Parts: sequence; C-alpha cells; structure tokens
Amino acid sequence: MALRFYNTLSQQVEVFTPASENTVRMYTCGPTVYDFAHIGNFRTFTFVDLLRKCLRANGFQLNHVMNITDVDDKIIRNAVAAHQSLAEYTKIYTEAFLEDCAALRLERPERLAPATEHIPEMVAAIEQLGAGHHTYSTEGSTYFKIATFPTYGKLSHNDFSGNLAGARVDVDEYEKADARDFALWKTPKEDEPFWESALGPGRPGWHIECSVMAIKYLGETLDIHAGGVDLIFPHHENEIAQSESLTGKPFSRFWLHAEFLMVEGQKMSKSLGNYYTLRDLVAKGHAPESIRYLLASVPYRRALNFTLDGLKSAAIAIHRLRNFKLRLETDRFAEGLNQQLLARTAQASEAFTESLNDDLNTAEALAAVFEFVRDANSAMDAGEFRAGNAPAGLAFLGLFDSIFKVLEPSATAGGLSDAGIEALIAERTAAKKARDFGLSDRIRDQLMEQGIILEDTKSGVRWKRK
RNA sequence: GGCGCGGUAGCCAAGUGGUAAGGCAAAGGUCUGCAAAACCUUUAUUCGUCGGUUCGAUCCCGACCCGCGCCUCCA
Repeated sequence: MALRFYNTLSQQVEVFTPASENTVRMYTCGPTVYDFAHIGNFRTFTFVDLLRKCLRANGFQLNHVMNITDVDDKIIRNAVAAHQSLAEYTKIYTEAFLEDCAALRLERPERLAPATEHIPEMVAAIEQLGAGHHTYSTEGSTYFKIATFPTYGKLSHNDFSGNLAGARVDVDEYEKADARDFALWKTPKEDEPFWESALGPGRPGWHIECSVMAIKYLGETLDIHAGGVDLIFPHHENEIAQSESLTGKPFSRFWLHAEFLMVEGQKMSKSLGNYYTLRDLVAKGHAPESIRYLLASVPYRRALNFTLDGLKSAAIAIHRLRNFKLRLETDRFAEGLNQQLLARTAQASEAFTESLNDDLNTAEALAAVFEFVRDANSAMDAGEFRAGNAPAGLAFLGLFDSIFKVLEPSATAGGLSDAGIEALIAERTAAKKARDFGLSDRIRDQLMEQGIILEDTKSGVRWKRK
C-alpha cells in the first residue's frame, strides 16, 4: 500500500505524495544551538531521519531544509555570560550537534539553514507583512497581529476567536496588543547583540526564521513540515499565520509531529538527574547505534519511555541481528535453493515495507524482521536453508539496515587487527586439533579480554568484536 | 478549565469487531573436549475500571480513574 502519514492538520492518516513531480519538499525544525542536544531532541531528529529514508524507499527524491537557530534569548544570555560573540558561542554547539548526528547516523538534510544568515530576508518579510497590515510596533519591537489571521489555531485545533475578541484590555499596559500576538522583530536590551535594519535595531523572533527560510528554499507550499509535538503551539501555528499571510497559500500540506520522550517513566529534567545528552550516554559506554535503535523502535507518535534497561535490550537485539547476518555470510549451506524459504523472505520484506509505509510503524517493521530471523535460523538448524537463499536473506537485512542503520558497529579505537585475530585463531585451532586444550583455552581467554568473542560452529570458527 | 496523546505479560511495545506481533528478561533444551557464543522451545483465557451496543469488544460508544504533553521558551 501507499505511503501514509498522520497529518496533525487534518487529524487523519492520509496517503502521501509530493505535490509536484517526484521531489518531496520538506522542512524540519532543527536545534537551537545553546547547549548540547539531549536524547529528547534526538528522538525527533531520529524520527526525521527515518522519515527521510522511508520517503526515499518509496522512490521519492528529497529537498529537505533544516534550520539552525543560532540567535535567541538563551543563546544571547549564555554567550554574554561566556564573554563570547554569538558566532563563537553557537559554532561550538552547532559543531557538537553535527557530530552527534553523525554518531547517530542521521543523514544531513540537503540544506542546513542558520538563522543569522537570513536576516535581510526576514526583515523584508516583516516589512511585507507590515504592508499587509498584519503587524504593529511598540517600543521598537514589531509584532504579528493575530486578529488579522482568522484561521489562527487550525493546526493546534484551538479556538482563539473568543480570546481575541475579549482580551483587548488595557492595551497601553502591555507591549503586545493581544496576549497571543508574537514578536517578529525584537528590540535589543542593553548589551545585547543586534542587527541594523529598516525596522530599527534588533533581532528576529524565533517563528519568522522558519517561515522565511522554508519559503526561500522550498517555495510557498511545502509537502511536509515536521518537528516535535511541543512545537505545534505556538511555533508551527505562528509559522502558518506568518507564511499564509505572506503568500495567501497553504504553508504545508502535511504536518508531522513526534511525541515526547520520557526517561525512566518521568519527565526528563536536570533536577531529576535523568537528563541525558547523547554524549553522556556514549561516555557511559553505550553504543550510539543502540541509542539509535531504541529511539527508532518506538513509533514516533507514541511517547517513548527511555530507560537504561531499554538501552541494554536494544544493544542485545542488535547483537541478535548482527549474529544472524554473520551466520548468513559465513555458514556453509548445502547447494540449491529452498523456494519456500525464498517466498518467506519476500513476504518478510513486504511486511517490513508495508509497516513502515503505515505512518512509520517501526515496531511492526521490526517484528517482521525478527520473525524472519527466527524462521531462517530454524531452517538453518534443520538443514533446510540452502546456499541460494543467503543472498535474498542478506538483501532483506540490507533493506532493514538501509532504514534502521544499526548493523555496522561503531568504530572503536585500538585493539587487535583482523589479521592478528585470525592468526591467534589459527593457533588455537591447531592446539585444539592437537588436543592441547590448555593452550587453546588460554588463547580463547586472551581474545575474550580484548573483546573478541569466538564461536565454534559446524562451519568452523567464527569471531566478532564484542 | 481548553486542546492533544496514552494506559496491553516483570520491562519495552505492536495490533485487530471474531478471540493477543516482536524485543529484553526468565525457565527448559540443542550444540560443545569443557566453556563461551549461537540457535530453538515455553511464557497474557487476557488488553486501566465500570456500564452500553453487538451473536461476539482489548478493539465501537459513554462515564470514571491514572499518566504525559501543549495552552509562556522547549524536540
């Protein structure tokens, strides 16, 4: 069946195809680079990565833009405190973010768009909104006037009409005319960095950057806009208000939102001591691919309970898959082809694809993989697996890994070379043959200490790194 | 209070109007010189509670209880 997504805008699952030709124009909200990203952030970014891969698996090409928010209140505050320029400060965390993404095997979008490189375009957009009477200014800042956008609330499914009509009390007492109006251009406080512009000195509000960069690179109507659920309101709602006021066209056809991540059943927070950055977890010895697997294994629309136990389970599950792959590659099977098993492989592959096409049901897709692994292992044990079945099995694992990307172990520094390991194994085999089990066991233990696990199988000795 | 998501085995977590996927853990087994590793088997009469609709509900409807998110910055 065709690819389907749950669209927050319609609150329904809809069949997805790009609006024009074969290229998906997609915008996803990226990081605010004021600190290291945490695993909650990466839950969403992992979802976006899976989304990219599934779109491509459906034959679509991608034009995907992700913003880097490199100017905002927290960044300014931290940069000032660190006695660094905005650029110096954000460079550190932008690079850290990209390193973390690489560790998690997240693809780079076609374009990363830093907000600070698009200030003139934002100013122009705000001026254009002003010309359309969607803005007003107070005390040097410019605001978007929500009352000029009647469908405000359509994404978050909130009805603000009552508030807007009734809330205009004591306008003079507040900077904003209405509590829900939001800043497009903020006047700088003392010592804050700013840009000179036709709107006066200042810096852009958070929402305008996404609208401007999305439209600049992807056009007036996107195919997909994605982010975390917490962005639905007000961020994405505001993006819609701005963008549609600018263009008069729907801003995005599909809105996809990843649910929240919790840690050990609780909200992740620094005060609870359950706040993890990717780097924290890697430093504790957890493999990035285990983290990726855990984040990917729970369908994106379900809240994910991230636990250290879950992380161990993920590592072991990956282990099982790698073992299966190793077995396909190194076991000696009888010649021929088992047609029934070949059909079983094709069926698993279809089930896998179909699950992902169903709004990225990764849990179900994984079930298809593991069921196949069990059946294939059983066939091997029963001697029913044939040499001719291995390529299809490996191809299926290839399909799996083109999406999940966990089978290749992350590089670890040091240790024995492959050739060195092979030499020791040969030595041990010779010792075993001579029934010198003392020596053979010593070699085995020595390898084990180096993190090399040996397996004595019918097809000979097999080894892998722990 | 409004909007949204969810409560399925020890843990993580699919799913369907016709009787519960998968992973981890646990138990048993196969293999082995012994191990290790690997593999296999078993493991929810039951899906938050109470009603209703139905021949039949975990899945539909209603009420209630509990958890989470958004409503101010937040993935």
